[in-house]
Amino acid sequence: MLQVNYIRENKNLVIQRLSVKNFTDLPLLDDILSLDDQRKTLQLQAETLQADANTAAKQVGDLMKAGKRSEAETIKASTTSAKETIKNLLDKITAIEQTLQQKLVLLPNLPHTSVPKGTTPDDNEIVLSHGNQPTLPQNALPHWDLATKYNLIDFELGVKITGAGFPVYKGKGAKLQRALINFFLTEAETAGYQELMLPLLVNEASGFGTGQLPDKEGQMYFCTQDSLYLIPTAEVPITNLYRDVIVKENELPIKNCGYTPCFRREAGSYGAHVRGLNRLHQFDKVEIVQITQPEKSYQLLEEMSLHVQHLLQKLGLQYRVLRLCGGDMSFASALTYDMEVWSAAQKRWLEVSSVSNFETFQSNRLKLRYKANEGKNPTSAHPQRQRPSPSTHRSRHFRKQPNPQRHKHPPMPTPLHRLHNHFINTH
RNA sequence: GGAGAGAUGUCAGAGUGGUCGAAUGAGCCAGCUUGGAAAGCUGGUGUACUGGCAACGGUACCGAGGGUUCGAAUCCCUCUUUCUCCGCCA
Repeated sequence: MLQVNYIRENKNLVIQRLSVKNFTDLPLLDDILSLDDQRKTLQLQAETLQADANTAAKQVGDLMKAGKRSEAETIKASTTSAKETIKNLLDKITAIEQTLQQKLVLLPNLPHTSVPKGTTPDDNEIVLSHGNQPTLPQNALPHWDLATKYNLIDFELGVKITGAGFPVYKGKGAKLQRALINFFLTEAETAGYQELMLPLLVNEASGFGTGQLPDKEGQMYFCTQDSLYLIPTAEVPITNLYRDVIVKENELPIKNCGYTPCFRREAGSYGAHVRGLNRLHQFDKVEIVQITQPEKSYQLLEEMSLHVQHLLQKLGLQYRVLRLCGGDMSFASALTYDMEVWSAAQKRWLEVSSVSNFETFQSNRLKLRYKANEGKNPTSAHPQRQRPSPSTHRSRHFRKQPNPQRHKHPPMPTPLHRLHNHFINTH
């Protein structure tokens, strides 16, 4: 979610950046700004009235104490009408805020300046290629045939007990799956990530927190009796751990990883590209997530990309890295690298991993912020040491000083950058 | 599933419907002190929105949401959650 004030102060930049994502609904931006203006005006009115009412209420108390009952009654009577006005104003404000919020979440994240303009996967930029394409013998089989031939995966059994898209892994197939999960987790641990085992069902608030709700409600499995959603990715529980949290700067970067099965309804998917393991309703994924300061996030994104590449190399896979174009990247991402492996049998590139920087987009929505370490390094004359970069943060953070007689900047919570990556390890 | 007791700031923990954004203590930060430290002393120490060039203000927040009242951390209702006991069960 973008911040209204950022939009207001950088309107042209926002328009220009959004165009890279082929977003052109400019009236929406004006709507948002105008709604925010209305909100401010009404809020000021309401708060002024409330301030008066508070003063009056105090006077009543004082007068009652002093025994001046009739004067107190007079003031009482006068406040009653103001109360009604305030309530109306507050109701209006709430309605406007809801509308504003609904419109705000329609705006995608601003793409990074390095993101190429484009509309289809063909416009993605190949950053690098590694290794040579394997050549297979004439009689080579695609994985769905191999899986059957060697009794690794039984798709029909999955259909029997659940439905299509729920494969049963057997024997060495199950063992391979377990080994890959273990391999990814171990590597992540070596790279400094804390391993988490997470709930596979989440509540509605979490769904909103990471943006699956309300838009992608139809893509998630839902348990009606308890109003819980099956997670479509570990990103949901891992990220929501930090909903409404203010972390201390010395805790950064936060590095978490976790394996979970993922559940996706994949409504609308069909055809050859869903064959075998290519598109499942339940699949396994190891996710790594970092939360860090804005000025460090892009460096860490590169590190995460290298981490993934290292894994692919260890597995002896030939791969390429793509920088996704504006049209192909996700709504919330500012920059996404996709890692693709060539499937010789299917004769196409398959996405096996993806690394994204969300900048403050999700942090804003989650209300995830951090607080600078005050006084840890008092000799530092440059408070930008751990400050947000000006490009993503408003200078007003610096202006607000509740304690001006001291010459240090007070710690201000700041939205955090969140990065994540996932491995679809079933290919 | 039933019964009871809780939920207050970073933590612990007070809080007769008005003087409560909230005592006190601890922690943390800064200053004084010291050769340096500890101790001691002094001061500071939440978040969001908002007015103002600023100085400095306003509003809201005591698990969440409603209600009563001129006025709610305090009274009422609903929900969430924690603990204790009982029941049931893999």
